[in-house]
Amino acid sequence: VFLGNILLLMYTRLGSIEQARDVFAALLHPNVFSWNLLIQAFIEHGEMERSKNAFDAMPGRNMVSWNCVVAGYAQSGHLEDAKLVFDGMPERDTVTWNVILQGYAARCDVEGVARTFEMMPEADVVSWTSLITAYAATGHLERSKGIFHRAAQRNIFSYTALLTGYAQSGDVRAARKLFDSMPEWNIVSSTAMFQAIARSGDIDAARALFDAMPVKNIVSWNTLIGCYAQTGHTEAAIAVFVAMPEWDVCSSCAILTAYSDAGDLARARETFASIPCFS
RNA sequence: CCCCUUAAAUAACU
Repeated sequence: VFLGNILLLMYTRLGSIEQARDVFAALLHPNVFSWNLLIQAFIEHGEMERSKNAFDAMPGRNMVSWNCVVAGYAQSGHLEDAKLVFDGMPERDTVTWNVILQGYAARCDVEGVARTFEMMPEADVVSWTSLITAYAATGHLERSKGIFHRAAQRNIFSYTALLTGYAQSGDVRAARKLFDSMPEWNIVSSTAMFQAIARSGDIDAARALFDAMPVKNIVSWNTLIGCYAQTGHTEAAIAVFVAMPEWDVCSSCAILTAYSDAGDLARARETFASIPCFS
């Protein structure tokens, strides 16, 4: 069952939902983890109804099962349904509450996030980060900053959330200061930082930070393209596009804007044609 | 503490 569950997770992430369901069906004695994986698999493929059916059919649900269903509704914009399930739960944990926080955040309802936060029996670092993000994303930077400093716990996620807020408001100095005060860095925080630097106009300093990053992923590469494309450095953007190890839709869209800014319709067409899901 | 659930970074469209 243990290995079957790992297989189930693999099919959910990499394969189709029907394959995942087949793996589940082949399990002799599915345990609560198997059921939860199935519920989650349906949710990740946008099949909320089937997810709920599985949930209703499963024996011995645990906290995670309930939280999956609440999250499924909250993340798909059905916050009212999420709350109905929430109200019907025998008990709730901090994750349950955090899921509701995210439901409001997804609607950009900062008030809802704040109200829910106040109602929580106890907040953890995820709750605090959600609150920081919600205020930062809606332009309430001062509040976001205040909460960041008042937070009982903070980690690299919280730092990055506020950092992104500074980046979006164009306050590179504050972003830099925060970045330098962070206990640790990772791809996400460094990407947020070099983008902030680029937006302030110092593209070379941004590039230097990118080059200094020990690990890069497709998002950091795409971000770099965007930095060049949005500052009129079309050739540099193209060079990055060519040099990067893999592409996704974001890479292509970013490079398309670079070409169109340069008025290079021919090469834009060429790129467009090479995007599988567009042509 | 564990195989499952929640928080941070990128493009375009609208």
